[in-house]
Amino acid sequence: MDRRQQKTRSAIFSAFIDLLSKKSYSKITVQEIIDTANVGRTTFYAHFETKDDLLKEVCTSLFDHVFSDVPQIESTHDFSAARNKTDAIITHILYHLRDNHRNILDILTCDSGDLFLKFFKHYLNDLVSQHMVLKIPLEIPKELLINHISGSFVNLVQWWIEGGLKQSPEQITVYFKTVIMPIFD
Amino acid sequence: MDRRQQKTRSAIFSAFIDLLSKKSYSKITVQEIIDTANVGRTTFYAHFETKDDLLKEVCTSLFDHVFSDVPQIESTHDFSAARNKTDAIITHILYHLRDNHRNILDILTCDSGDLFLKFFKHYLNDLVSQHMVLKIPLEIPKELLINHISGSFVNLVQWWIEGGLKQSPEQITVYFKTVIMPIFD
DNA sequence: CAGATACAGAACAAAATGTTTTGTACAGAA
DNA sequence: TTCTGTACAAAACATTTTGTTCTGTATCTG
Repeated sequence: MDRRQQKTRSAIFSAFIDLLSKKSYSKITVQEIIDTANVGRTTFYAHFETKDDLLKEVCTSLFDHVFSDVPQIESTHDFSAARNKTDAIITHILYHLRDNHRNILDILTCDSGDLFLKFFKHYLNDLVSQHMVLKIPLEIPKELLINHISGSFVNLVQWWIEGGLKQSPEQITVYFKTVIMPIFD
Repeated sequence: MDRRQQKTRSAIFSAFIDLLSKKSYSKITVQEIIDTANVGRTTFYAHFETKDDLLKEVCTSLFDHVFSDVPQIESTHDFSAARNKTDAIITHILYHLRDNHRNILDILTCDSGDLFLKFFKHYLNDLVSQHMVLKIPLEIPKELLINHISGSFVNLVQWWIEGGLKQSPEQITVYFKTVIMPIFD
């Protein structure tokens, strides 16, 4: 990919996220984005079809990054502090959200956070069905159970963020297990 | 309230909901709304400040109606089929969503359904904290527990709707209790 | 009936959208 | 380094949307 394309794409992403922390998605105009990113109008439309398209690309980019190293946790993660694989994955994601990507929290905390939480849940649905061991069969559809688990996690993260990240990732993991694990007993 | 105001307000509401079933909220313009409702531009802005304001009013109107008779359930509902008060309330809301208000399902099923699920959750948070008996204290904050319960319910309803309402309200109530009740044991 | 008000219709300025054209600067390859 | 393609800026443009302001008409309320 051309370095010029990378630069403008990155500039537009930054400008967009920057604006999202100040006002809601629906109020942001393409004009503001290109002014903030300091690129021409033509350039924006060369990269993205619409504002919605930009949003989608930003979400994909950010969450791809958060979830990218999850598969590697099995081999590289230090399991001394986490009881099992599920704990390790959950805690890892929470740390990633809190520390590595201020961007993501800016987005999840903004007025239009719901848009991103929807994406977050989609990624989690894949994660849960692929990497979590759902040991005990219940009298409910598996699909519903997966949906409930990832939905509860999104819900919890939202609560965590809105409360100002007062708890540690480990504490949040405990909370999550407290509301989820009893289902399997 | 003036009959003329009622008529226009109702016409705008209907037009808005009608449009929502055809395209996403962000794509709907005030122009389309007033054309569909067959009212003047001036009239629209006399009733609502912005499109967002209209959305908010519609949500309030619809959910107020769904939740309005919940307090009366304790005295009037037939408890023969439902085990307890919580069951009765849950089942009642599900029936209300499914049968009494095609509008609400149109809205929750549309592209912008997330907008309304957010409102739905706010109403549920109030309901849970006011009408549900959270018997057993847990090692998690009460506020978080309430959030988890209403969040899980919204999640379940969303799954129910997206699946085409294949299950009965009673069955959904069982599912809900299956994922929620074990927390208290 | 009489005054108040909700409305339609039209006109308006301002802003935003998405496209087109022309010229410039920079990338990667020979 | 030189060449060629392409990403870009700038400007102009038609179109759409927004929100306001005016005037006259219809309708409610008392």
